[in-house]
Amino acid sequence: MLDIQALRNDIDGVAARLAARGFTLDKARFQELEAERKVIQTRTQELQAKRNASAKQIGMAKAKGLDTTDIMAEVAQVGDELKQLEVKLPLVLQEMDAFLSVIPNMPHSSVPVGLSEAANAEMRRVGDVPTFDFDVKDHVSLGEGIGGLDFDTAIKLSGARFSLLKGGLARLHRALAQFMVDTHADQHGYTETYVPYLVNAASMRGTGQLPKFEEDLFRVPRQMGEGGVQNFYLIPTAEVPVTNMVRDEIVPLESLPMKFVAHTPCFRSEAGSAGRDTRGMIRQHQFDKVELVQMVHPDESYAALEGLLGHAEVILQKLNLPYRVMKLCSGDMGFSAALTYDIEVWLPAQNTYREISSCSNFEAFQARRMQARFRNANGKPELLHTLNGSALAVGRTLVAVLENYQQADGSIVIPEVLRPYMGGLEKLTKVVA
RNA sequence: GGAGAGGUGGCAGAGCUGGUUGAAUGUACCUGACUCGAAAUCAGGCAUACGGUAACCCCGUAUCGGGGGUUCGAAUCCCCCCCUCUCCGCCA
Repeated sequence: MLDIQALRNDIDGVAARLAARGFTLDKARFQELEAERKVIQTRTQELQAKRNASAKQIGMAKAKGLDTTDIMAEVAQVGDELKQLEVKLPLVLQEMDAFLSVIPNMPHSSVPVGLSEAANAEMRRVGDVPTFDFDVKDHVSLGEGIGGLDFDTAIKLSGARFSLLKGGLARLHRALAQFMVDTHADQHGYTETYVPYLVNAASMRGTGQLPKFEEDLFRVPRQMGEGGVQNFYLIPTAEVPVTNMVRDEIVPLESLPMKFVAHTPCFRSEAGSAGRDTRGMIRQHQFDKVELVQMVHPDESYAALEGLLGHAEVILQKLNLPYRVMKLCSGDMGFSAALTYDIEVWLPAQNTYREISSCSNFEAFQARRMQARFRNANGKPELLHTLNGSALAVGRTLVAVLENYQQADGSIVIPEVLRPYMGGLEKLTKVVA
């Protein structure tokens, strides 16, 4: 959520910055709502003040045993108009909230302007792209070749965009996640967390998934008493539960920065991506991800973003996977982000880099929705800044390991850092089952 | 699933026969006095959001789990819901 003050004070400036990401701010609508709100709100509060004062007088008069019919008659006149306004006011405020809720964050000044990924800026490439003296296979062929990747059964169990891992591949998947969590917890100072995978609507609103992106989520209705239904949502990323830990909190200054790492499954409906990445486990309804989340002092958030990005990169470096870092352009960034770096890993079979991590600074955009604050040096509550990044998407990392570590015979060499998690195993080969 | 208790300010804890209570009191915290310093003691301060405003001053509104109702007026009365705790049953 943007600061409504920014829209009141400099709507043209805000509109210009939003235009950079292809969002057209309806200025007239805002001004109309704002004018309406102002009239109704000030009048309502004026009448409420009058009513409160009269009620107090009545109270005092009755205590003294005086007659109150005059004052009562006076208040009665306030009643009708106030009753109407008290119905209208929340409606106008809701409309304003709905209007603000679907406005994306403003890009940071360093974000390249552009409307498609073509305008993203490559920051650096790290690691050498491997060369093969045989025809490379993609992860699907490799996984099915060694007998641990079974899409047919996954389809039977659930449908398209699910996968089933077995044996060494399943263990490699688990090894990757554990290696990532351990690295961040032991070496990068993150607190490991275990969080709910089903969250309420307020949490989804806090991090920006609702109200605009409900179609991307899996909703789980839950029958409550007397016919009511309360919705749970399956988390699309650990960002949601972890970031919302500070929702409606005022944390002490000393507790910043807060750094958390969580390994969770992520669930996405992938509405609107029909036909894209249909082969393999690149784009799934369910995938695992190790997520880094930070809550920091506003002065520190951009330094923190560089740090967080570095923590994600360390994983790729330790796995010896070649990658590049992209700074997303204004039009390619997510709804809530002010600045985003994507990390793309080299996939030999696709002969290209594919996204494996996304690291963003949301500034106060999420914090404002969540009312997540800290007590600043003056003792006043102030919105904190939130950041997060994948470090990394486990499924895609598995894909990258398979493809980059493949051998001519179809076996997979296990990266050295993972061997302790694999019982010392050095290579995945075909299992006769 | 059955039975009971309860949800009030950072914490503890009054109020709940409706009225000048945004809320006693204690404690924590901040400031000042006393002290060489500390403790103790004394005095004062100490919620958040929103609006009027450019404004951390000032004024107003809202907030005592959430929503609705009764009333001139509700933390206090009524209805619905949610949550927590205790005991029993069941259970990964």
